[in-house]
Amino acid sequence: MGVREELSVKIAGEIVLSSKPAMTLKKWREVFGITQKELAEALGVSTSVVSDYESGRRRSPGVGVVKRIVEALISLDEQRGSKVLRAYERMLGREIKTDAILDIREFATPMRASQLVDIVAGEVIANRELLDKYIYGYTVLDSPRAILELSAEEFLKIYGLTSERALVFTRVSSGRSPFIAIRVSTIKPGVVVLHGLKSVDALGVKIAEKERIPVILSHHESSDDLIRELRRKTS
Amino acid sequence: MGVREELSVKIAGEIVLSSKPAMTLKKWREVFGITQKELAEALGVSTSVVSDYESGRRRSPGVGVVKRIVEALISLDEQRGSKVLRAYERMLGREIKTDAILDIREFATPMRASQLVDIVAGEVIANRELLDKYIYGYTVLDSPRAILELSAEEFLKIYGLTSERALVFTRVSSGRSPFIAIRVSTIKPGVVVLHGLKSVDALGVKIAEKERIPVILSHHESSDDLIRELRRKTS
DNA sequence: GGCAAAATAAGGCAATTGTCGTATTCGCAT
DNA sequence: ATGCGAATACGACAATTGCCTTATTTTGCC
Repeated sequence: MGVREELSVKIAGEIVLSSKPAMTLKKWREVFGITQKELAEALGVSTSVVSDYESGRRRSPGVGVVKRIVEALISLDEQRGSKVLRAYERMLGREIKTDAILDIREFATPMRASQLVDIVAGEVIANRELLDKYIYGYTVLDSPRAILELSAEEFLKIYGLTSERALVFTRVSSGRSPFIAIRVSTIKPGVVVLHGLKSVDALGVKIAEKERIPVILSHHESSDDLIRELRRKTS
Repeated sequence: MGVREELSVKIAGEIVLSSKPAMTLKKWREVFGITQKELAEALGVSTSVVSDYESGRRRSPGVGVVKRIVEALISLDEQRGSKVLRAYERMLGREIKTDAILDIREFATPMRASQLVDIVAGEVIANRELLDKYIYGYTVLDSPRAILELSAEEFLKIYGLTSERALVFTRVSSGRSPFIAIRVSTIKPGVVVLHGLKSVDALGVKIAEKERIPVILSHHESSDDLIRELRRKTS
């Protein structure tokens, strides 16, 4: 079974088993960066049909539609250079040789950035008004190690399937370098969580504001607690 | 994501993407060794409902039913000691340390043993009348190596998710030892394919008849050809 | 060869899907 | 503010599902 089929099966399976198939459907379209209109065209139906599915008006769509949708997503992705497929392939190189990535996962259903605040026992220190956006996964990094050890390709890996995710930095000292790293990188996370420091470097906050990335300071006892809670609460 | 969820997703995804969801549904119930009646009871519906789904009377069942079915299969399996789940877990120990297993896979939709005859360019040398049974996957072994190298646990691994599969032995000399191995093993394949010999040892045939296992002699040029054809024709 | 158990077939009907078209609302760059 | 593409909302309705019951057929099995 090739990567293409593997990813298809994963998407289809996730949709079926989801407690909210509609949301999961939507999540995947968004992961692929495709508009409802484009998808509708690919399927040969009107856009309201796609909306109906994604809003849950059809509680239990048939496997036929789901199949057509999954196939359309994958094939649209292919027409545009297989970006998502490649990202998935990248992710499969699972045996993370470095210890810098402490945890990485994709959510089955997207989650609002604001929900993260509770999960990480957090305090918002920048861009609170942007916390209503959806995120699709998270990556927990050992900050000093990440900066020392990660190669360019590995840096891509931390973004998993989508960059609309939380980047969680642990063992942070002043909180400046994470933002420098983000600043110079072409691909940005949806939200940043910092752990292990008391107050944040002013320049860091300035960068975050400029980049319009919400920043949350986690007050969990240890980074292990933080990771455990993330795992537990994101099922 | 635990193994349980991973397997659920795989099953659900496979059903949705299958060109014949009905058949795939049925395949999985059979892999779990559950009768329609038991499944129907677990679902709280009458048995004809299950039959309708498996016979394809409902062309595109909703994701709701599929979800309920997948969950029922998994939870029935649990009630009976998680046999299938364990088998799947075993399979995941993927990094086959031995070179004795040349290939192993599960079909998306079951296949009649008789269809294999063409695929392996084969000649039936025992139990032709039993070739109408369904098989669910295959395992290709390097016969001498398998006998020398495989440990007891690894021997289990060759059976993948289900023992209703083809066991393909390559580099066979007389064709006796494979059958001795099968004879003493508690778990038996649905069909045996031999490759690399001209005629079969009489005792081997005798055992096969006793065990009621059809035996096919493959006439492909090389074992690589054999494996390539298997991969290609079982999509 | 003849039983049970397992599976399939078929008709029936209310509930739901699959689709459209059109009317609104949202999100955001000007 | 304004304008525009993206997304939602919703009424309508034929087609299909989801489920039941009651036969009938197939499949092991002693």
